[in-house]
Formats: sequence, C-alpha cells, structure tokens
Amino acid sequence: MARTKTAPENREAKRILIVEAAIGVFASKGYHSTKMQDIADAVQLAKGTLYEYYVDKEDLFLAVYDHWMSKYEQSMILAVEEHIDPVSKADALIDTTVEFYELHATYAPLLLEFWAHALRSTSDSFLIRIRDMKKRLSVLGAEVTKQMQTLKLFRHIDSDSFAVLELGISDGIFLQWVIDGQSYSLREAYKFRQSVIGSGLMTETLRSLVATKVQKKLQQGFLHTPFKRK
Amino acid sequence: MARTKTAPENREAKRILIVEAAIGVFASKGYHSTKMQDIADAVQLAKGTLYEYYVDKEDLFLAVYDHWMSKYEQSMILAVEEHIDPVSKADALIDTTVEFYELHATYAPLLLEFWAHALRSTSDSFLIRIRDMKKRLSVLGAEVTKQMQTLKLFRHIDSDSFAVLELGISDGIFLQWVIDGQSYSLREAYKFRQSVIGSGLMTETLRSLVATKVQKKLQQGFLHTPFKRK
Amino acid sequence: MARTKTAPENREAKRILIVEAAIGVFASKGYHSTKMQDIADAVQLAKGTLYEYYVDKEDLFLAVYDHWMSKYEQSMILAVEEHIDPVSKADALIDTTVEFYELHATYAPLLLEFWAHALRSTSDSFLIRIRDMKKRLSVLGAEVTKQMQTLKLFRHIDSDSFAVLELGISDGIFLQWVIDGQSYSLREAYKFRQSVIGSGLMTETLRSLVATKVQKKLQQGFLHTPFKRK
Amino acid sequence: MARTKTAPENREAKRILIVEAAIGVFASKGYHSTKMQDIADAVQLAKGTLYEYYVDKEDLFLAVYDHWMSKYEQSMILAVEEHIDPVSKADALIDTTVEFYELHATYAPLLLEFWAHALRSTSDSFLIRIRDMKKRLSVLGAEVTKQMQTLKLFRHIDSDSFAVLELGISDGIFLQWVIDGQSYSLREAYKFRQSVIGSGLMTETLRSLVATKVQKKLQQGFLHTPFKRK
DNA sequence: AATGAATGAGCTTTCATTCAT
DNA sequence: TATGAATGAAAGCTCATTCAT
Repeated sequence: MARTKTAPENREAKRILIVEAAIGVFASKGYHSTKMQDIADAVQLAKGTLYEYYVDKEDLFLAVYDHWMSKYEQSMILAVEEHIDPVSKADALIDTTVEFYELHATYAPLLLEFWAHALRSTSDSFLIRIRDMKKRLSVLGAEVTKQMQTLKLFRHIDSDSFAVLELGISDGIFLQWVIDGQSYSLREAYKFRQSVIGSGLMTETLRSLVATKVQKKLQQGFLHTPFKRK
Repeated sequence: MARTKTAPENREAKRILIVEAAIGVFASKGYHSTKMQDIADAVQLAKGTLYEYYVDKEDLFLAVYDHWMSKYEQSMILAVEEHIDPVSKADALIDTTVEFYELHATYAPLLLEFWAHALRSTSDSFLIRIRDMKKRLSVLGAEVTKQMQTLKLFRHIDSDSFAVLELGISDGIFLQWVIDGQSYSLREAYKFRQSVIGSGLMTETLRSLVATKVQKKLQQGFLHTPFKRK
Repeated sequence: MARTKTAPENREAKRILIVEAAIGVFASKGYHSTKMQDIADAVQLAKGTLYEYYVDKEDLFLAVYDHWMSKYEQSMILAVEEHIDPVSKADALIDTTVEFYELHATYAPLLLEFWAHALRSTSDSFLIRIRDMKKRLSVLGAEVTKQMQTLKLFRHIDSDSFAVLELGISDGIFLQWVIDGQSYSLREAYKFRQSVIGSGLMTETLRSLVATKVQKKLQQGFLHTPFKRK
Repeated sequence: MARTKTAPENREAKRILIVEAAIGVFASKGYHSTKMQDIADAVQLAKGTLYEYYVDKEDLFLAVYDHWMSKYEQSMILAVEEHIDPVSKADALIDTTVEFYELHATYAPLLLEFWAHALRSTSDSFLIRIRDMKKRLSVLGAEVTKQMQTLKLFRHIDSDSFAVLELGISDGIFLQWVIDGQSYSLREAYKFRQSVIGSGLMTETLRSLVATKVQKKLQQGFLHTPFKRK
C-alpha cells in the first residue's frame, strides 16, 4: 500500500487524512502542546512523513483552519441555497451555525487560537485568509438581509454593517457560551438574540406574524435552557 | 524591619511595576513568544527577580489578566455610579467599554489568549476567574436593564439573559473589529449595535424620543466611519 | 539580642549553632538538595548571615564533617582513657563506634557524601582532613593492639596494618548495614566480626577464656538479631 | 523494517556505547558536576540524542551502575565456576574483586555516589537494585563458605552472616584504600585480611598447610607494599 | 514516498552569592 | 552584625526539523 507511486489524487487524499487527524489533536491539546509526533501517531504515519505534505507545523495548522472553516462555509452556502424565501434562509443560517458549533464544541478553543495566531503572525497571510472567509460569510448574510428589505420584511438598514455585526455577534455568543462552560443551550441563546434583534428590525408586516413568539422568547431568556454536553 | 529595604507596600508596588511591563510584552509578542527575559528587560530587572514576585510565567500571565480586567471593571463600576438615570448609565457603560478597548487595542490579542489559555488549562482556576469577572460585569448590566424596565423605558425581557447576551455581543464586536484590522470606528459599531437592539427593545416612551437618531444610525451603518489606529 | 557587639566567644557559639543545624539539614536532604535557605531557616537566621560565618556552602559542609567527626574522635579517645586493660579498651572502642553510628544512623548517607566529596574535590584539603582523622583513629587502635601484643593476648601481627584494616572493616560494616536498610543489629554485626577476627588473632591465653562465647557468636551470626530503627 | 536504519540490536549497541562513555565522565567528575553535554561530547552525539536512549540523567546514571556492576557479577560467577575446590574458588573470588577494583580504581568515587544516591532517592528502586546485586554476590560467597565447611576446612559458622560480613569488609577495605590515596597494594590488603580472618576460621586441617604463609602475612602487614596507580 | 534517528537551539527555572541598607 | 532583594550563570530537557537510507 505504501509502496505504490502515489498519484496526485492520492496525495491530496493523504493531505486530507492528515489534516483531519490534526484537527482533533490541535483541538484537544492546543497548538503549542500539540507535538508533531502526536499528529503522526494519530494518522499512523512517521513524523517525517508529515513534512512531505506540509512544510511545517504552522502550515498544517493553517490547513486545519481552512479545512474546517470551508466545511462551515459550504454548509452556510447550502443553507442559503436550500431555501427560497429570505426568512427561511435567515433561519437556516442560524440553524447551520448552531449545528456546526454544537457539533464542534470541543474544537472551540481552536477558533480562539486561530484568531490569536493570525493576529500575532508576522505574515498577514493567515489574517487575510480569516478576513476573506469572514467576508464571504458576511456577503451571504448581507444578501439575505437585502432580500428581506426588498420584501419589506426588514427595515431599511445598512445591510453590510448589519452582516458584519451579525458575524461578530455570532462569534461573541459562541465564545460566551464556551467560557460559560456550555451550560445552556447555544440554540436558545441564538434564538434569543434573533428575537432581540428581530423585534427591532422587522417591519410591521413580519412583526404581526411573530409577535407572540418573539414576546415569549424575550421573557424566557435562554439561561435556563439546559444543554447536555456530550 | 528597620533594616528591611523593601517594605510590604514597596513589594506590592514592584509587583505592579512588573505586571504592567508584562502586559505590553505579552500583548505584543503573545504568551509563547514572550520570554521571561523579555519581561525582565522591560522592567529593567534580572530574570531571577521576576521569580521573587511571581511563582512562574503562568502566574505572571494570570496576574496580567487580573490587573488589566480589574481596571476595566473599576471603570465600569464608576460609569454606573456616576450616572443616575439608567439610560445614561447604559450609555456610560458602552462609552467606557469602547474607551477601554480602543485605548488597549494593541492588547486585543491578549484577550484571546487569556480565553484560549483558560479553556486549555488543566486547572480550572483561570477559567473560574474569567467567569467571575464576566459574572460581575453582567450583574452590572442586568441592574441597569432592570432599572430601565422599571421606568417602562425597556420592554419586559429576561434581564439576566440579556446581560449575558450583551457581554457576548460586546466581546464579539470587539473581536470582529480587531480581526478587521480596526478599520472602522469601534464606537460607531457599538452605537450601531445599540440602535439595532434598542429599536427592538425600547418602549414607545423612549422610542419616540430617539426615533430619528436611531433611524439615521441604522441607515448609515458603521463600516464607513474611519478610525485612526494610534 | 542581635544588637550587641558579638564577642569572639559569641561568634564561635553562633558558628556552632549554625553547624549543628546544618548537620540535620544536610543529613536529611543531602548536599546538593540542601539549599542555603533551608539551613538559614533551620537556624532562624537570614540567608546572608550564614555567609558572615562561613565563606560558602562547601565551607559549611566541611565544618559539618569536622564538627561531627571530632565528636566521634572525642568519644573514642575517652573510651580508650576510661579503661586500663587493653581488652576492655578494645571493647569500649567497638561500643563507642556502634553507639555513635546507631545514634546517627540517619546521618549515614552524609558520610558517603563526605567521602565522595573529598575524592572529587579539586583541592586536597578535605581529603587530607579525612585522612588525618582516620590516621588519628587508627593510631588509637594500633596502640591498643600493641598493648594486647605486649600482654601476649594477641598474636604478633603488624599492628599498623591491622589498625587500618579495622578502620576499613568498621566503615564497611556500617555501610553494609545502612544499605541493608538497618535491618539487623549493628552491634551484633560488630560483635560477630570481633569473634571472627578475634578467634584468629588471640593467643591461647585469651582464647581459652572466651572460647565458648566466641563459638556461640560464630554459629549464631548476626542477621537475625532484630534492630529497631527509631 | 527494511527501511529502518537502526535495527534493535543497533539500538542496544548504542545504548551500551553511551553508557560506557558515561561511566568515564561520571567517574571523573561526579554525578552533579557531569553535564549531559559532557557525556554527549564523550560519545560524539548531540545532547538530544542521549534522551532518545535514556529518559533522563538519572536513568543514565542507574544504567551505568547496572552495566558496571553486572560486569563485576559476571566475573565473580565465572571465578566460582572456573574452579572446583572451594579454597580455589574463595581465592578466585578475592582475585577477581581485586582485579576489578584495581582496574576501575578511577571509578571508585562512583561507587560512593551510587550508594549515596540510592540512600537519598525518593524511589526505592535504585536501593533495591543495589541490595539485589549485593544479595546475589553474598549468595555466591555463602555457597563457597558452605562447601569449605562441608570439607571441614572451615569452622562451623553462620555462613549467611559471614557472607554479608565479607561483602561489607570488602567494600570497606576498598574504600579505605581509595581514601588512603591507593598508596598501598589493594591485593596485599585483601590478602592480609584473608590471613586475619582465615587464621581464626580455618580448621586444623587447613591451618597446618598454610600456617607459615599466614604467619608471615600477618607480620608483614600490607601498608608497605607499594602500588603503582596507572 | 516513507522513515525515524539525530540534531541543537532555545527556554524556564533554580539558587549560591552579593551588597546596599 | 544582620538582612533579604537582586542577581545571572548554569543546566536539564523538549521538540520542530532534517536527511541518510
């Protein structure tokens, strides 16, 4: 198996094998505590072999970010595509985010490390990659917002700013949730946020439809919605 | 005692001297890239002397967090105390946060590292410290919210959940701003957020007073409000 | 108390205070694991003060050896002086040694360290001090042997060699006993040795007197003579 | 396996290479003054490589003890096997010991350090290893003694105690010799000891055969038998 | 392509010693 | 004399990376 000349597609397959093993290791131990040997063990490869596929530890770390986040991006794109009306699209985006974050709750600290790493790195390349990713995600959101505005479901508001705000809010809530020990339902926290924000921005048209539900959410909050960590 | 060179108060003063030098170094290089020697150089002390005041590197790192965040907390407490009506209190809290974050924009990545560090650490002590700090800050916010509700300026809403949400949002916006290269005004971003949220939660009483202003903010957004990094 | 000008005799008293505290610390932790601070704590003095009395750690270590061994030497001299007939003298020497070693069993590893230290030290001074001490002890033994020879209780044998041999044997048995976890009576081991050696060297005169006793000792051995460690 | 550079047997060979270089360094500088770098230099390896073969400095130190002492043990076993009659066996054991010690005279301080180390160590493992080694050696001696007793060459005496005593005496003489600066012949010292002890324990059968020789030894002593240090 | 032995720069921490007071 | 804060050399150990096979 190891003897055969590895065709390009095999090479890419092995890169992915490595990166997926690396996610778990980086996530559970953190960048600095993760040894190349740990990753090699996880993929069942020799240490040296990793260097055939990634130039160095940092390169592999970045690859982990890319691999992981593009999965998230794909889901988000899919969520938008799967629905037609913008309200459903907006809901689907939230659902996707919650699902993604809850699924990868153990990877949470990684996100912080990616960010910290990017802000620190001498080269801008990592930071730029993160920004680009965020940009694409924010465009996704902005489009939905615009559609809702077109349909007069949403007040007139700078949709680019709103999309960026949403992105920040989303990460902020996630962060808060992780630091709080995942002691409540992330989904409920997101819905609470949606109610808070929505009640200000939706037009009368939409408001009348969801008024009772929103009212209830706001009064209940999300802190007492238990969440079971796996 | 007469013979002692350094009285207890001097000892504390030197601890602070060290911690304040350490903030800058940790902030600019990050925890792992910061060498004890770097900090020693910054305080003009010998490496060994640092160990007279802090048991190890991590201890010093935690002290940096405590020192920095309690300054923030103090400002927040002051902001609340300085004002009487809850609307002004709420504004003051936002102002304080913005000022604090803008002032310490270069320290931003530190915050990420604190969080990552806490989530990673084998001992819970750091995480608990962070949670406690967040708890105290959220109590501060919840009280203001309650006061606004009492005055019928704010809709009825679970104020604890709201306070936690606000905390998350606040950090999230800050994060977003840092990652975005501090390319817009953090203050404007906060105000935009305030408008978004406020327009949903304020009662008619308040809404009528600020309607025009809020409307304007929402339409302008915050992305094109230049901010000069120092 | 600390304020008064310290007269020479006070100075000497404090040197002894320090050295006696140091014995315990060195004995229980070993030379390298003993910190000057440990000793300072034990004497209730400041670290720096030790250096007023001893030039450095090694100097203090040597002082410990001198102090300890000269106590042993004094006991040995006393043992010889207290008795008149050489057989009693010889017995008293053994008794003294056993008592000294048993009393200071916990100090045992120190002796090894002294020796190792001396053999290693760049300067010969420590080694010479040890040799001189051994010399004086061996002279003590040789004189007793000669007296026994004069009285025809002991065969004609090179008494200097015998004294040196006895010294080595004595230390060797002690060492063995310490390594064996002090699991038998050191005194019985010494007596066994005395019987073994004595039965070869004593003349008929003496042999006839102690034959039965010696015979019994030899057959019993010493391994099953329990010894209670404190 | 085909690709592996170092087969298991090579690995063991390198472990031995290292340990043998380490003996010399430890012996000449002592445990604490020996730096890992010194040993690395001696084997012509990088510091880090040592850690591929031994977990830490202490592990290497213990390996030195094991390696060295098992060589000694092997020689002792061989000495016993090579001879048939117990008198020759006993002589061979002494010869072997003397040869071993004389050959490794420069390693002498190491023995003290091993003992001190073992007595100090928090874990008993080293001490136990030393005791086991001593046990095996004492069994070897006890058997020879028993054989001599069977042949009525040796008086009836507790042979286990005697074997332990011999071990102690042997180390004690060696120690004395080292401290005395190896200024006389170790072999002669051992022979003197043999005469002293033997003359008491041998039966008439043997005594008549060696009486003159023993008598001469005892009168000559061993102090004036020059020994040339290499 | 795969391996894993070898490397050595690098860093935290310790602690004997100094010296201003 | 006594103190204890300050010092900084020193060393064990780690681990990303290299490279001969």
